[in-house]
Amino acid sequence: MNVIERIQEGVVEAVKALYDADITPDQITINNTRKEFEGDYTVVVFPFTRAARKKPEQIGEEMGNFLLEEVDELVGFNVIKGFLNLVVSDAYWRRFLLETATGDTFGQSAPKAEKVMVEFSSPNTNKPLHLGHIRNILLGWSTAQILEAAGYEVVKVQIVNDRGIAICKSMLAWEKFGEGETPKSSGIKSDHFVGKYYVLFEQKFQEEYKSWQASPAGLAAYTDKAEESQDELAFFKAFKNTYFNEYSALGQEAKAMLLKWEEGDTETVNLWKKMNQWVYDGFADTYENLGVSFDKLYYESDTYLLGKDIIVKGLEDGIFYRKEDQSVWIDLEDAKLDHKLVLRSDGTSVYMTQDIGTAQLRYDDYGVDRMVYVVADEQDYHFKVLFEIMKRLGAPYADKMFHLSYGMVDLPSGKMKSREGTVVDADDLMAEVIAEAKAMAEERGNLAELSEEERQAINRQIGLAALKFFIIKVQPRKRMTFDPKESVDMQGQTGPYVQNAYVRIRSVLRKAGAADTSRAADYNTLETAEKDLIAQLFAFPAIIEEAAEQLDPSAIANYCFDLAKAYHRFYHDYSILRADTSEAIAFRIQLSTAIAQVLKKGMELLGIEMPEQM
RNA sequence: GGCCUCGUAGUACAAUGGAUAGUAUGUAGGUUUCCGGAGCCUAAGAUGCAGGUUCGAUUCCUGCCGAGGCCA
Repeated sequence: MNVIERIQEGVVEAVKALYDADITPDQITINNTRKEFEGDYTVVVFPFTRAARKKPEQIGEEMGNFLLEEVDELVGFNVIKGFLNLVVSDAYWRRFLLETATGDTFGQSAPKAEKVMVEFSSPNTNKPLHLGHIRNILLGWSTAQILEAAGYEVVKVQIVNDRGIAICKSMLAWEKFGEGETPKSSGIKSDHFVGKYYVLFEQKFQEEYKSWQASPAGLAAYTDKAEESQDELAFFKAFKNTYFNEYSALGQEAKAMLLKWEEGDTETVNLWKKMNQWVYDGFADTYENLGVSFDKLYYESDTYLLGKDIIVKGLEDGIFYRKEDQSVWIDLEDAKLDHKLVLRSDGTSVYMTQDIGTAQLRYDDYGVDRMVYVVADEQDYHFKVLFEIMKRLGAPYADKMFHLSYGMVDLPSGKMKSREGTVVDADDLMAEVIAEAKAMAEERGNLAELSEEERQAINRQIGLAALKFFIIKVQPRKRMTFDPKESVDMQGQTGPYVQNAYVRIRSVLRKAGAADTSRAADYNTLETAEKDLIAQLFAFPAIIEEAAEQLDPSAIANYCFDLAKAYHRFYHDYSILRADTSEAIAFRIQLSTAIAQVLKKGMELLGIEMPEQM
């Protein structure tokens, strides 16, 4: 049992013994003592005034004396207003550092015997990955790592949206205008290659639409269908989808292709396979470069028909109802949601149908206890509805389905819009930050003695650290502004700053060589700065648990930064290898070792690698 | 129109209902004969507005204003 748990237990006992009242540990607020006061942990005693019928100051005194008596780790206390500041013994901190924090498994929780599925990335296959995907992927990956560290068994999956009208557009454009060009012959990365044809389709379609607008048919449509106040521009913008579906020759062709695909037409299916494979090859590079992987890929082409049988069964059980037009719905008004369509009148699926079926499929595949969906916040409502439906269907995991909802990424100039060409491409972005790291290293003259290959590896680690940290440090639910200039910053609250703390320690430890650290336990003049660092290390497991529970990797990022900052300051203020006594040297080596280990482990949870030098 | 999320220094981010709201960047200044200066130190600078609950509100509740989103 650690010191915080002992304090909690002690407070419960104190309230019982002193005031004859029962409280639970979670009713106790224990904070870190603010640095202007003496002490390590602070118990807020205001909440006990009711039970005790005494002034906060008096309760603090009484409780302080009780805890001092009962909790061995405590050596003193003081009371300021309603705050009981507790002083933990140096011996405890010393022991904690040497026996626990320096251990290999520090930060890894015991197994929780619960399996979690994390779904993330889940791209469409018609275009390459962009900045929005990067936020998704980083969140998903780090959440999965954090859940593992917290003791869960984790399965990382994505569902690839490999079918539908979008990929048919790319296919059609390639067939019509590609003249046999391939990624190889063009030298273009293969997912970008497919994206190029998607864009080409949109261009050709726009051209067709423009000329139709000027034609008699187009003008007639405007005259007949435009609303009164609508000018031509607004009308044709709003009319685009209708035009695609009902008038466009290209639209007809694309839709015909989708139909042929659905019928299993060999030629179409082969084309589809070929182009999707190009995309997968390209994605694989991007994922590898980002340092992420998946345990299982689900494909929409396999799952898009799932769920219908569940709907039919639910209809029999009265969970769903059928309207006169034969469409099937669910009434969720008593859950403060709406009526929701789950099967169209012609019997075809909607997204919800598919998601119901896919959830069940995953459960059948893995027997997971919980599911985490990493999906942007524009789908908040969708997931509320999905989870509510799963509850009513009696899915055993329904109470443990979570939507890790995150805000969209904006640019300083506003929203990313593919139509306006402001989308930041994932591959370009990574290349840019790595180039920036390289430029920075050259400017400093670092790494000159290394081989080209080693330098490249380090620049990659630094560049990606800057990018990843910049994105992960923001709480998921918040919309964030991505300033490309700031994302490559390497000073201040950044990934490279944390890496630098690690590199410093590694450098010191290399110089220390195989120094004898056996005397560390005899170091008995613990400085406040040292104690604070140990207390920060102490918090690591709890931070991980909290981040796992909240599905919030930003907590880890901020923790790592705070620890790195505290170490940088300590390093500046104190000598390590030139400390006054051999005990101090030994102790500080151990302290530095533990901090390096925690920084590495913490950043690893975010998918950020630590270089040995930079 | 209904519902959801978010409003904190110039900018970007923190703060399980707890003490004098933390950090970074930018700005101004300082810092290297010594373990790595991608560092360290100093200064100025913020809770959208109005109520409510509470011993205590950036945090919870209500209304308004603003940004974004979802559903027709």
